[in-house]
Amino acid sequence: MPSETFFNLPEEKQRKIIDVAIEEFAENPYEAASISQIVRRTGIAKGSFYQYFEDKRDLYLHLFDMIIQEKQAFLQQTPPPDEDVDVFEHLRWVARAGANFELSHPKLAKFGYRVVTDDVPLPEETLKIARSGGRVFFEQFMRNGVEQGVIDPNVDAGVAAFLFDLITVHYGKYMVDRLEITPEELTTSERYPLDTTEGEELFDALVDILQNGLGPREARK
Amino acid sequence: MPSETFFNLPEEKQRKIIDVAIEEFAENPYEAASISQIVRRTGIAKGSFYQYFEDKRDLYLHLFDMIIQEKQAFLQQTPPPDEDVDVFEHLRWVARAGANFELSHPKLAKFGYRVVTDDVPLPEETLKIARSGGRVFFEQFMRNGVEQGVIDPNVDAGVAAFLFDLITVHYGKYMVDRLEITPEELTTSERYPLDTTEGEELFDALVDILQNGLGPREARK
DNA sequence: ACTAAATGTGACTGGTCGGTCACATGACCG
DNA sequence: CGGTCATGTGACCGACCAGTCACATTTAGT
Repeated sequence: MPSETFFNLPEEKQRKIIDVAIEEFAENPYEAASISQIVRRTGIAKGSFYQYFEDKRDLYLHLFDMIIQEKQAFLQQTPPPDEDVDVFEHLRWVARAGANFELSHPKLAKFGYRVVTDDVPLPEETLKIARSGGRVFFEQFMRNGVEQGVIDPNVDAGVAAFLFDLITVHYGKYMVDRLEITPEELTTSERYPLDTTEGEELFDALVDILQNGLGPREARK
Repeated sequence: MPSETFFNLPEEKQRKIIDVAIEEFAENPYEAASISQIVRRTGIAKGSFYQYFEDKRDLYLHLFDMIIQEKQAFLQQTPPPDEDVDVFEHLRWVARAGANFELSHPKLAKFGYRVVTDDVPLPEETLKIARSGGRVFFEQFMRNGVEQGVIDPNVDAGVAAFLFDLITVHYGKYMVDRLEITPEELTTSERYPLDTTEGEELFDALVDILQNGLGPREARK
C-alpha cells in the first residue's frame, strides 16, 4: 500500500507517477522494469519515490489493484445483457467488451497480459484467480447454455471454457492486427474502433465458428 | 554462432552448457536470464564461456536454432497424415504432435513459448515468422478443407486460423493441467502421456467443437 | 519571525550484470 | 627437453539496479 504521503500529493503528480509506472511495467517484464527509470522519467527523486511506496513490489501491487478497478468500471459502462439471454449473445458481449478494453486502454491491457504470462510477484492466490478465473467463469457459462438448450450437452465444457478463455485474452490483439488499427486511431477517435461494421463482422465470424463449427452447413437451418 | 573452440569441446561438456542455458532461458525472461548464473551452474569460467560464444545474444540464437531443429526432428518422428486426408484428421495430428512435444520436452517448449510472448533479440524477420507462422500455415489448411468440402466456405478463414494458432500454442499446457500429469510422469514414463484413452478423448473433444460447434446436434447427422 | 513537522533530495551502499584481459595451464610436436 | 598454440581462468571494469539516509527545503501553525 502506498503511504499517506503519496495520496496527499497533488493529483496531477500522482497520475504522472502512476502513468509512467504502468508504462514501465507494460513494456518490461517485472524484473527488468526499473524504478530508477521511473523516477528519472517522472522527474522525482529516488528518495521521494521510496516515501510513497515501500518497494518495487508495493508499487506493482498498487498498479494491479488500480487496473482491476479500472477494468471493472469499464465493463460496467456497457452492462452485460440479461442472464437469461442466449449465451452466444452473452459470449459476444464478453469478447467485445474485452477487445474494446484492450483497444481503449492498451497500456493497461499489456500490463494485464504480463500478469497472466510473466513471472510476477502477486500473492499466490491472486495469481491463481487471475489465471484460471476465466475458465471457472466460462464453465458456469456453459452450464447456462446447456440449460437454455443452445449448447449441446455432449460438448466437453472444460475444453470449451479453455477456448473461451484463450479468446478473451487474445482476440483483441488479433483484431487490431487484422483491422490494421494504428495507435493514433486508438487515442484520437472517440468511438471504439471495434464498433464498426468491420469490427462487428469479426465478432460475428468468431461466434459463428463457436456456435456452428467449421463443418459444412447444408445439413442445417 | 558459437566458435570452433566450443564445438571442439567434449560432447558431454557441450551438452551440459546447452542444457543449463536452455533451463536458464526457459525459466527467465531474456533480460533476466543470467550468463553469470549459467557459468556458475556449469562450473566453467566466465572467460571460457566468452571463448565459446560472442555474447549473450549469440548463445540465445544458437539455442533457438537447436530447438527448431529438435522440434522438426521430433515432428518427423510421427509423420503427418497424407495431404489429402480429412483436414480435421490433419488438425488432430497437429494438435497432438504439438502437445506431445510440449510434454516430452517441457524445457524446450517453455523456451519456445517465451520466443512468441516475451521481448527477445531475434532478427525481426525470424520473429515475424515464428509469431505469424502458425496463422499463415493454417490459412492454407483452411483452403484445403474448403476444397475437400469438409469446411464451410463461408467461415472466416482468418479467424479460424487465429483459433488454430492459439490452440497449438496453448493446448498442451491445458492438457497437462487437466490430466494432472506430474513432472515425474513426464520423465519416467516411456510413452507419451497423451497417447492414452483420456488424452485421445481430449483431442476428440477439441476437434469436435471446432468441427461441429457448440450448438445442439439434433438437427444433424 | 520562529519553530516543528512534513516532504523533497541525490549521493551512496552493496549487489548483479555482461563482457574483457593478462595470465596460467595443458596438449602436441620437434 | 623447449617451444608454440589452443584452451582455461577469475579478478576486474563500467553500468545499472533496488533501496537507504543524512541533510535541505517547504509548509503551516503560532
